[in-house]
Amino acid sequence: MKLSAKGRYGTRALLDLALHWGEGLVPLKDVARRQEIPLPYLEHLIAPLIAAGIIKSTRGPRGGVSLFKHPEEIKLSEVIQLLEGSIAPVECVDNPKSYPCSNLCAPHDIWGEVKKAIDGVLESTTLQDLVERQTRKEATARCKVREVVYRLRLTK
Amino acid sequence: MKLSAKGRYGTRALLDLALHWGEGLVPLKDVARRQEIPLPYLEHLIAPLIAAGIIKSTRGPRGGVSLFKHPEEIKLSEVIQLLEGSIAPVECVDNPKSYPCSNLCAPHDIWGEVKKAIDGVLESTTLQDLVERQTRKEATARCKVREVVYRLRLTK
DNA sequence: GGCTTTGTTGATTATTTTGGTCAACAAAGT
DNA sequence: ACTTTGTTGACCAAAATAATCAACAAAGCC
Repeated sequence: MKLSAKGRYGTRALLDLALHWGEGLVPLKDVARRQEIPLPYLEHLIAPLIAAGIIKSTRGPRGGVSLFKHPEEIKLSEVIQLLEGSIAPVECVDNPKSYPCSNLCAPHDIWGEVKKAIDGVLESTTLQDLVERQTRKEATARCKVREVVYRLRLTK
Repeated sequence: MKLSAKGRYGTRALLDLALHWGEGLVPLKDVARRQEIPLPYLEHLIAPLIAAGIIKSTRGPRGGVSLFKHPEEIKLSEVIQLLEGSIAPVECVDNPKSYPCSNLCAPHDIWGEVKKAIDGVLESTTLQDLVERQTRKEATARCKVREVVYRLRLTK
């Protein structure tokens, strides 16, 4: 039940773009460096995101990528679906028609509930939520650093 | 985010044992045949379940395995944990201490919520629930078969 | 006591998936 | 023309997965 590198890298990359929302085009190279993602791998990662109209891109000097929609309009469920495919724990939950088990086996139902539970979280989370959470986290992190620095000065 | 064969096979095998609860020892061979699991694979599958005291086993003729506890006392969360390890979508959710990201990256929090959502379902589902769901499903399936047979007779 | 049946364990294998690279190409500036 | 950037497809190595084989251990049966 682990997310693959696509899912992890992909969300980080999109969060990076969301944090730079409104600043025009961001070179992929920069995203790769900041998020510590191999550039050639990132290039492949985002292909489905571009195809789905989540990201727009321009080539050439001063080119790069940026979000095509406001971070608020991009749900994590959509993103993960594009990056990882369905989040259903088993195949048969996605197309029950082609699996006879769906009518007969009880576990099938549970995996369906698990899928719904996951979807509940991802469907209600947007890139904007990530941005806000991120800035909050960084603020408190900086706070802690200041605190430590302050104490160091006192002991000095 | 897919379950591996261990998880799928394992829950099916346990449901099979739960359906035979109170009937003494069941040969692994029978479970393997009914659930269409390669016998040597099943043998390895259940090792952690035996170690955890969910299943008891006896060798020799008339030997086999059976649940060690009442199906009602066996939660799916426990089972999946043993079969698949943690259901957390990313490593860092399990031991945040050893991952610096947990303090800094927003996605981390979301994966934590996803884990909690999955856990909510699995924690509240026992083998007994599966048994009841299974018998209900089989009853309605039989019902449908009868209905079809009845119609066939009418048209004949 | 030997033999058969069943579960236990560990090593080994084939296949698939994953994560990543390389190289050729396409477009957009300068 | 040339450089910079994104796009595409082929390719590769390593890891995980699914499964098998073989040796062994215990429990019952004759």
